[in-house]
Amino acid sequence: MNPQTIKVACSNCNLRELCMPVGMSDEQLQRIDDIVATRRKVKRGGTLFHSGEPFTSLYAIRTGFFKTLVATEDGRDQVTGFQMAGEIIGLDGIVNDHHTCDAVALEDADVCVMPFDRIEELSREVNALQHHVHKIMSREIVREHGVILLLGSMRAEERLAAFLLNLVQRLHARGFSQSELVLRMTREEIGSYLGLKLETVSRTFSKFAEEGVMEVKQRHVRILDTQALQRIVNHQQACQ
Amino acid sequence: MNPQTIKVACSNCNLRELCMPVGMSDEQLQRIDDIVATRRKVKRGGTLFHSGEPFTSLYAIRTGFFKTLVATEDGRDQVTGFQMAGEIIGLDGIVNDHHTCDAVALEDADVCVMPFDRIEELSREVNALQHHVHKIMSREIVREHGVILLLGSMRAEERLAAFLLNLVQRLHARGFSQSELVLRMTREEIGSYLGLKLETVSRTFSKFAEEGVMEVKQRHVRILDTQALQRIVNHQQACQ
DNA sequence: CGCACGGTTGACCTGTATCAAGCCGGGTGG
DNA sequence: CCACCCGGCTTGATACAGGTCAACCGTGCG
Repeated sequence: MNPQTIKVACSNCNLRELCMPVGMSDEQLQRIDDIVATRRKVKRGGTLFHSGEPFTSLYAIRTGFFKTLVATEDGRDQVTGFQMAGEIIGLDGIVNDHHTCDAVALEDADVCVMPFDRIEELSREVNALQHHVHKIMSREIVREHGVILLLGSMRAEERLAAFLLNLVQRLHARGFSQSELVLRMTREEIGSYLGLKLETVSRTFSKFAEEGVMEVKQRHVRILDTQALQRIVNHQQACQ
Repeated sequence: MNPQTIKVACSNCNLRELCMPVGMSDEQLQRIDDIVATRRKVKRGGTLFHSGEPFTSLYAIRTGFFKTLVATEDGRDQVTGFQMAGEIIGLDGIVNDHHTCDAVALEDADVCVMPFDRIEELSREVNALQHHVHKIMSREIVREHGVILLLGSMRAEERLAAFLLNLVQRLHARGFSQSELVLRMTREEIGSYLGLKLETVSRTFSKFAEEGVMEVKQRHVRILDTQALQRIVNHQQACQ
């Protein structure tokens, strides 16, 4: 059976509570199923969409791991986020009908393609869906506030600690360990996200390991002292 | 006549093209008018909403100038944006039904209060409004991408140059000069927004003035060479 | 097996923070 | 109307976090 033609159903998707509203009637769920037009596979290193491409759809990540990045004319780029299963990407495209960032798969990925005009159409009729779309967009705004806070006011150790706590918390919500994780991205990508150079990221990992806060072996990280990480983020030393 | 009881009408508001969708029928415009429940005045230094307060409404700025800021438990705070007439604030509150940042007036302000449940209700019926709400939220996401890029990858001069160009461009869209502006915020607030200390902001202003790129006299700024500012943002020197 | 990419570590440099002193200008009270 | 005061701004001297450059290592893929 061709995977492109599989009828996808949100109603029996195990990620439903992550990307769809809860507490809907069967009839409403049925209609939500119709939003997902197709699925799309993206290989590691491939892009789901490029900056400048016309915007048509939002994407719900079923499996895999993405980074989104914005670029300037002069060739700089900046990772704006890492996205995992159950998260929605593509919201940046709505305002001008084209995407303003790239979404690149950091591991083989599978996404649900949800044409945005269908979403708008259906959310006029299903209040829960309408509100859900608003919440997803608002959540993204609040997430970015957090990134801005991190980039604007935290030091290297605080940034990396906050990043790791956030990652592990999101992984935990998906049934993974609270203390162990495998990074899907390079030191350079972490650095870009955190506004640091890769050497600084590497040194900071080493420092955390030296202090016994975590074990680090390339991309395998085991957090030994979550409390300590929390204290680092909360910047215990006097900051007037 | 009590200003609280003035019937506000978007349909004859001179900011309409900034905050409301264009190309609507008279009947639709009429209904949009009903969204604006009341107006609210906020004195300089006063807050429109606080972090933690229940979310009920979005606010369209009629006059005045705001900053929004997020704070951490440990007392740090970070300005996440400056908002002027025609812009919408409060979107952060949708996701968890309470606000996650403070909105503080930097000058006496007047805002339209738009209860969000009314917005949702009406945007189920008026497609143009529905799409407009989506665009406003998407625009905010894209704006924040820009801030993240700035904070993550630019140096002090580039940040300040980008900030000034952005401000002057938004003011120009509102009929003000392309080259002259009066800053509504302190050096410290600019610094917080740009992830810099106030001394660095001040020094960078002085440097721009020395180089003849602009005249700076306290909060009065006259841009003499927009091209030069653009070049600074575009980071002309080799960056590998 | 070997190459190439990602990661680590060291030495040194620089941009921005920090600390400190003084200035400017607008608002208030005598 | 002037003097004073205070918040905001500027400027200088110095400190330091993180960037830069460079060498080397490790490991996983072809």
